[in-house]
Amino acid sequence: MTKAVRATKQRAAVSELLDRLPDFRSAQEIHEELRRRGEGIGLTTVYRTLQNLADGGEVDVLRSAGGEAVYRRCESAEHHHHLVCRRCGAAEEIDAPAVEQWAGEMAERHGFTEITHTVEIFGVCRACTAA
Amino acid sequence: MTKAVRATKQRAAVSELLDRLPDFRSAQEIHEELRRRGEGIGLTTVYRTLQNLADGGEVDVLRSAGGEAVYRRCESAEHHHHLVCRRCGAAEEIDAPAVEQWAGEMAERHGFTEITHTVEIFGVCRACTAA
DNA sequence: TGCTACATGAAAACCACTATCATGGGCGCA
DNA sequence: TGCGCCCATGATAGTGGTTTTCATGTAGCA
Repeated sequence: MTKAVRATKQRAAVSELLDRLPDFRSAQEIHEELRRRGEGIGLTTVYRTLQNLADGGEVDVLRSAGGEAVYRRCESAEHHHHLVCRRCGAAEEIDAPAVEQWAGEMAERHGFTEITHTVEIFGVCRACTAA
Repeated sequence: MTKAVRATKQRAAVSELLDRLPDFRSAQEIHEELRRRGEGIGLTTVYRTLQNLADGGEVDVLRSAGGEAVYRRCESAEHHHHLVCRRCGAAEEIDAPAVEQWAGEMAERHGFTEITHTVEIFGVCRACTAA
């Protein structure tokens, strides 16, 4: 079975913050925000917790242009992709059955197995475009 | 006009190595390989040269799962995507007009501008699957 | 309540990458 | 061909994100 995860206030704090953040954020930003709110939590624990949540599929991870990992809790637990604002990190969840299918076909045609894929769209959201 | 690039043996060495490598490789791997071949070249220069080549569109860059930048010389200069073996780095070039169009539509629908997108498929190639 | 194993977090290590700056060598020009 | 300017090089140090280490704290069970 899945390894038991102990319920600690640090873990709760990270999880709760993720619940209310609509944008992709880096581990460092999350840590900073938690400290600002007075949570006593170490950077190490933030990294570890995010890692755990990501492993368990509870948060989505992707890499910003600079190569740093950014995290967000997503509405749907199912496989989906993102339309991300490169200014503010705001993200829409989108799904693309046609793309999934296309990926599968391509893989098969070239003899690739154990397929995964990344499909992310980056742009500037309406609000940031206006600003 | 485009900035003149001076022809040096280091630059030639990197470019030539890329010509014969069919796989995506990290800057460090490329540096290591060049040293192994007896080329006198510094890591800094490898990074710089790859950066230049990438800026000029002469090589494709993408990020491996670990977040590090990997480089490869591609056949086609046009926009395309990759089917990459996560074991050996071997890559096929693929294009997907339907996906391009889909990305554009999604962006427009959500009011996003200045769109870019990443679409990469990772898997295990035929050779590595067999092994 | 007491024990024990797992979670925490400060500090240090790690790793990819970039900036610095003194030296070397392309390339334009005479 | 030789001169000289200026960009390219590369060793070293720095940066920034992430992971490891390890002593201490604490959740959760008996």
